[in-house]
Amino acid sequence: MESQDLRNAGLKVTAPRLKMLELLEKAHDRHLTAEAIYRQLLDAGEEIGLATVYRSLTQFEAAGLVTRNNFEGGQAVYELERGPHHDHIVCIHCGRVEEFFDEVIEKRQRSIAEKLGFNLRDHTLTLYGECSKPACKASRDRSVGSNSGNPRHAAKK
Amino acid sequence: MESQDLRNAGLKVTAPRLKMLELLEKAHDRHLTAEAIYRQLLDAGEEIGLATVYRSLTQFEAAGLVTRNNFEGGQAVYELERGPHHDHIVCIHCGRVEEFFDEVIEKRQRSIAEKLGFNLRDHTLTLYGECSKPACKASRDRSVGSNSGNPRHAAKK
DNA sequence: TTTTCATTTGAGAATGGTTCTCATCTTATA
DNA sequence: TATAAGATGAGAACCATTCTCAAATGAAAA
Repeated sequence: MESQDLRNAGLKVTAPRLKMLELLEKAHDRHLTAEAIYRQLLDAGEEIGLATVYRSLTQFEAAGLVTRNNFEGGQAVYELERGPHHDHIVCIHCGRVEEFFDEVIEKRQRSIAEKLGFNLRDHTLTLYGECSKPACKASRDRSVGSNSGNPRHAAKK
Repeated sequence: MESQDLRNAGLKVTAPRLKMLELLEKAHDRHLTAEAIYRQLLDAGEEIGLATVYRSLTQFEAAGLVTRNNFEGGQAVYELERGPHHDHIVCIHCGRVEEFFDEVIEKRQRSIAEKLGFNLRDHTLTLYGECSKPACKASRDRSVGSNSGNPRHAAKK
């Protein structure tokens, strides 16, 4: 139950927080912006403020309940922390996000950090590309050779 | 010569642009924020506006003269594009940035993208940790077990 | 050279995401 | 239930970045 998660994190159990966790749990899209969470709760008839959404997300993150990701540009997205660590690949056309985990990469990162004298604490790895949806695939071919713009900055969704 | 870079990029050769490229070339720290570039040029007696710095950096990036990186939090940092692609490791205490390149990771990324049906276009990989400077190393030990906060969000320099 | 015109510039206003402030409510504990 | 610490919503504030616009400048033509 979510109320226990909140108590464990030293947070009071309140309606807004429960609603947020519930939404993050059920949402079809696992990666949501603060704005999206706010809108969806409003639309569902909940009374909640945007400030509360941001505040709570920050607290959830500190408590390890939620992970924040800053994909290029615009807003941060939040996802419920379940299962083990993973990285992301984002479609530069439709914004679709897929997750992956690769032990070889993880291991490599550790040895690189060590070699450079760093005590590794965290990392972010995000791949950007065109996904297999017809529309996205199409623009892949269309733009061959156009070389305009940095793909990392496209699709600010 | 930098003026040729500008011409190649279809940009007019102007004093502010030349000064910026010059600074990016000579700067001791390869990774500079727009603000830092602005300040340093002002301090050097140059007449330049912050808007111009941002505008030019955007153009330089589009032209491939410069690379932008959004390390966690705050401002983007820019670095002159020389040599081949590389990723970064950032000290969460002092903000020091080191570069690295790992072909195994690169290869792995390509096959992950392929497996997921993506046409890989770009990626960002940033490691965060404590570097070997005495002060940074020290806080490494001090904070053992404190588990407070996400390392990715520390050191907003 | 001078003329011409598209570009670029600096200053400040505007923007957009996120955080802060504060007076008012709630929750958890006594 | 009384109480105090903590949480909330609304809107202001913040900060990095972008936009606007009139004035200045660079490059190509004359």
